[in-house]
Amino acid sequence: MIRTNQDLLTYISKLAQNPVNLIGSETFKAKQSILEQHRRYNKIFIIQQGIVKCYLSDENGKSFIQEFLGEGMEFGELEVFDQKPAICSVSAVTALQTYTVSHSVFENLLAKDLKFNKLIMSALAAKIRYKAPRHSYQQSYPIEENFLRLKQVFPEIITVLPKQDIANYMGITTRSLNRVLRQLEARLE
Amino acid sequence: MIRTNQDLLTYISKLAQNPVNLIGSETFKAKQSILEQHRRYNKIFIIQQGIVKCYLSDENGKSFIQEFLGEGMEFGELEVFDQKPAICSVSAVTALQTYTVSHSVFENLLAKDLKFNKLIMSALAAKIRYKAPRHSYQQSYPIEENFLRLKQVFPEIITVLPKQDIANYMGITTRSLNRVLRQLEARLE
DNA sequence: CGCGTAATTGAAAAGTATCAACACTGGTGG
DNA sequence: CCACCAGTGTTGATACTTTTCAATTACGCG
Repeated sequence: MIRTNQDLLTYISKLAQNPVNLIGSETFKAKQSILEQHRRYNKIFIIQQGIVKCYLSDENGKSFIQEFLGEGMEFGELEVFDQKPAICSVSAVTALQTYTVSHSVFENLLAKDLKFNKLIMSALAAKIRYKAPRHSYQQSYPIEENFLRLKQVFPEIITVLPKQDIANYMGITTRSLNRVLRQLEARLE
Repeated sequence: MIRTNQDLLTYISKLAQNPVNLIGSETFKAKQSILEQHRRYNKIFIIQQGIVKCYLSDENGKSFIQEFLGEGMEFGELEVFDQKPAICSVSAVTALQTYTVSHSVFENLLAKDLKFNKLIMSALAAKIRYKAPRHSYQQSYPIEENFLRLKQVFPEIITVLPKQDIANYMGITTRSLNRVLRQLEARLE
């Protein structure tokens, strides 16, 4: 559920050691907003340490969490390929440290560094591969089953993430989440 | 809703004209199955003409349509990057003509042909960009609103696609789809 | 201590699925 | 030419799930 990409992290770390590559870094506090939907940015981020959430929010104030990203995951990269504004808002869940790469440097790396190119290509593919079954599951199964599936891949979920985030990730209300949690507890007695 | 990619189609058409590039082609009849979930394949497809549906099916026989792909859209490409079996089943909705590129040729093109590389990278980015709001909308809004949105981008939807496909795309039952259609009609009188 | 944010819960309303019966259509074989 | 069949579409009744709304409690922090 919180996704990582060690290969990319290792590689970008190496690149960052050489100042020639123009790779920057930034830090953010927990809850700080990093990207906002519909706005334009000129750099991409790769997470060095920490967790972010990517989410869409609509007119009614509802928000839907697309994914949680951890070490080695990149974000803000889609905007390089199509010159459109950001689709997602991104904000830090924990304290966060990132590498940053400007669009121009990023494009240059993609063109000149075949290994980097492959890593990014794979990272994009992984994002697609991840989304497909998630959307399908969430629509096809009852909440309880979806929650249990979550808990299986991320047992500490309840203690680490606020209920509201969990609900937004599952696409439900906190009321529904609470009901399910209660029923699960009741069944254990 | 039925997505296309003219840039990629134009480019692959040019490449295919030169036999050196080893680009093949295949045709399928409507309703024919092309890829099956969980199986491995060694080539990717780019649609020359026609429409396919990509879908996941589960143990209970339910199936969920991820997306409809039209001219210039590629599929079967994710498996090149991570050596995993297919996530989606793909089958032809209409009669279909495709270009085919073996994994090895595809990798070679990615490495040697920067323009092709960029086109594929953009195509992957577009797939991610497309999925995000769709998942969000479908979970956050009532069926009626989602249907109207669909009809807006694809007015002929009801005449072109079977109800079952529409329902599977929306993640609902045909019963619910029918109820909404009826209510919408009733409101017009 | 007191404030704001997050969490909890019940009751009612809205939305959706399930199930089962029936209608329509195009094609096939007698 | 008709009878039948399979696939697709339609509909009502009912049960279930989820949201909405509103009230209350718990918690962390300056």
